[in-house]
Amino acid sequence: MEIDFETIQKKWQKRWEEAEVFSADDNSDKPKFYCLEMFPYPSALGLHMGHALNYVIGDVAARFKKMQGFNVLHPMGYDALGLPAENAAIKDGTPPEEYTSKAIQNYISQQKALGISYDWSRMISTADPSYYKWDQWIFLKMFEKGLAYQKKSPVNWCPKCSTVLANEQVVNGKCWRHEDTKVKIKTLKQWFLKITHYADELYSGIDNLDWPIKTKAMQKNWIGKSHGTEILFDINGKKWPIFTTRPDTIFGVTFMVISANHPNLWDLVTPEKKEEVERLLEKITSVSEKDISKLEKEGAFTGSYAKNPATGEMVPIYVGNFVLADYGSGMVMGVPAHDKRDFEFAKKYNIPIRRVIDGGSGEAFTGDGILINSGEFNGMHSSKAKEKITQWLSEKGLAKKVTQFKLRDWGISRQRYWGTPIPIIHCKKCGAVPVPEKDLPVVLPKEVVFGKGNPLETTKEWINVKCPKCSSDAKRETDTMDTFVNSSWYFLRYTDPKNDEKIFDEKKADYWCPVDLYIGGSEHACTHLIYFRFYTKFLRDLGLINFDEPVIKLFHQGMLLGEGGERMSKSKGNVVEPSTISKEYGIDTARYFLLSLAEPDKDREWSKDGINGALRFIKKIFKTFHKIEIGKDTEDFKGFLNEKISKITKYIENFRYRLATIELKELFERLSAEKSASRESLETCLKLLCPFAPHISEELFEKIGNSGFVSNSSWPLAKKVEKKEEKEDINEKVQQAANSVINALQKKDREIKKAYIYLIPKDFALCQKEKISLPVKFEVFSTADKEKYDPANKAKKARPGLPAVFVE
RNA sequence: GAGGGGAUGCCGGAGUGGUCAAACGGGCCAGGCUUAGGACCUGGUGGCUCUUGCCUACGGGGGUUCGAAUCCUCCUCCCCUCACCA
Repeated sequence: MEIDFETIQKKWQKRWEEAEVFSADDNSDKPKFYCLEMFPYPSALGLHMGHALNYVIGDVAARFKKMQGFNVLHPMGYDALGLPAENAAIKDGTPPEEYTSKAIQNYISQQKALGISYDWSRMISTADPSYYKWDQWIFLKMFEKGLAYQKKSPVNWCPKCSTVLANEQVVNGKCWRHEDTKVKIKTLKQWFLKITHYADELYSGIDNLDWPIKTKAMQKNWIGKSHGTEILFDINGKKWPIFTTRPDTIFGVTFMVISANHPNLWDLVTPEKKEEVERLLEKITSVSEKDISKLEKEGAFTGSYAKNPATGEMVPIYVGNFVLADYGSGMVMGVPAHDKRDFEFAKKYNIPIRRVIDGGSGEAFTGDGILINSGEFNGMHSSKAKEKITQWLSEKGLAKKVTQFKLRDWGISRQRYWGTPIPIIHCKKCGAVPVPEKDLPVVLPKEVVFGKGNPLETTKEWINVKCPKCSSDAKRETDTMDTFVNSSWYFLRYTDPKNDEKIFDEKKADYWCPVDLYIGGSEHACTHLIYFRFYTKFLRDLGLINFDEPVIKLFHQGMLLGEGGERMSKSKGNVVEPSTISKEYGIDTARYFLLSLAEPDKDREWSKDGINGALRFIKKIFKTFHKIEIGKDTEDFKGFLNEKISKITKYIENFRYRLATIELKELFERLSAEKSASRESLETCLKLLCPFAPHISEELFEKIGNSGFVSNSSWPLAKKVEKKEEKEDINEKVQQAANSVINALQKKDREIKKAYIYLIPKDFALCQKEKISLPVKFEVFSTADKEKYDPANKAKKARPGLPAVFVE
């Protein structure tokens, strides 16, 4: 049997669009459901089957929820600013705007062909000035609150991108986009967003998120909260703060190490040691070419000494390559007896090692223990000593308890054209002056020259402006924003995408948000997904929204690998194009197949044999609907269908789509063996199929005489099993469980006089003793019965629907 | 080094105390249909007996239990993320 998939698909896609079946209603009494897939960067390459998978996973949830009676918001948009468009401009002269809008058009038509239930009327593009205007607006608000600021700082610079990279965009010292390009360190004046202002809240909020455990762990790790003590060391009459989590080891400090990148390093280097330190710094930068993790510790004496506030001892200060400049205070106290790194360093430079914690043996003992050689604190346990020593020093004004984070402020400056212009004007008199709100958006100039650094710098008519404050000659900021800025709040714009008065209407945002289900790759765990949360908290503090987290449930889709198990890529020639597959097999076949391969969060492999199997199934459905008589159901089939309804519903709710596809297969397999079935049952089958294979569901729904959309119909409810049946069910279970225990024991030749059966109170109430027959005498108890006979304490093993049994 | 996740038949992967030799795919085998088939249909797919039955199996050891793939414990191995965070 041949099915004209193309015709069927186009027909229903057109009808859905004309009838606005998937438009989200801003005013509805229904409960809302906001389903969002991470919006794509529209590359000219278009999308392959792997991208399709992502959208199909979301679509199943959105369609399912809609049929369940939810008012569903399921939008799509494009993260359109960014490097590839600019690189295309440099390479073949296509203006970024043209490149982007072409790519977007291509994406839209490809996504429509997948039959995804988007509300296209809400489409957004971040390259649209009406969108990035609000990026600028948020920036101004942050500037106003002191959360956007400039500082000179060493930044990661990719020579290929010729721009700054965020820490998260540096992978093993290489650029995330150019695996072969080493990131260089440059010192530039950059714009930062003070995400650290929210570090504590970002950290503690993680626990309450319904997100994958792994992702939560990664974020916690990234934010890296740790508690410790900041101790002041006297160096040349000045107080230098040192962060430590082990104040209990203060008596074991025999040296200090300052980071080679510390901004105030040279304050400590004495003239005699200058040369030596310089030599070391040179060596460090050349050595850093190698694998950083295997670097040996290196250092040099600065010539200065620090006074240990606990002992009054003078200890030498070294400069070292293993101390991070931007964590803690950029300088550490060296306790070689109780820290592995300090131990290594001390051994190498013959620094004394003094044990102050009793325990362990051999090299550095890093555990907790009893203090020794620690003056009045001897005999105290580490855990207590941490408190006491901190207290003792703080009474002298030399220490305080502090919390440290690994999280750094977010550097958003990019020396690139195709990004959101930072709305700042630099004036010689007034400094950095914000562009007045009424002048937003600051629109990117169109006539620019690519290829020589940042094109904005050479566009004189754009750069040169008057200062908004004093009207003297001034220049625009030429840095643009990291594209992650654009994606940090887009979920809110979907709730009110066309508003040109405000960033969004508070009421609408309040109704739709937060996002109920967010689907996207786990690679964003420490980038987008942290910025997303940061922006949400900031906008909340502005009073625009009244929730704390953008996303309730987060889901990471698995990857689709090419046939043979390798990543799909053009160079490997294993890319599967949805349009090709759609013509040959039908897009519903592909949707069903993708989801039947593995659970949504697992990786899967494309296979020719596999899609053929799926096609067989789809054809079978068609055949069945062609030959089956619309009439009556058999009792058996009714029961079977009922069971499938409840299973499929449960599986979709729990994101076990693969198991749902298996149940569907069994259902239609069974249906194909029936001579006749009721119209209602046939409709039910199609409703269950609809989220997975919407086009053919619509087609067959129409064929059996419906004029509406199955997509608009309501999800079937499994009929509850009758009370009476539930009773019988319990009786049966009790009998079965008791029998299996008795049998097992009798086989072992154990003599059984009597069986005691324990049921949870609910089951006990349902159970009818008189209907149970066992080969031995027996008694039934409720687990709640305090008087019950239970010498082996078996009753606690009873579970709902499952009795516990004791025999003697 | 720190954190997270895993280990089931030829393969992918269900299953979380009895109904498990283990769903469902894929592969493979046999038969049917066919001029032929990579198309379709049916059955089989740990071992021995081949009907009932028995043995061996869910990474390895130990334990709890009348009973464990499923619970506890130790071990081994694999994957992912961060990585000298003081």
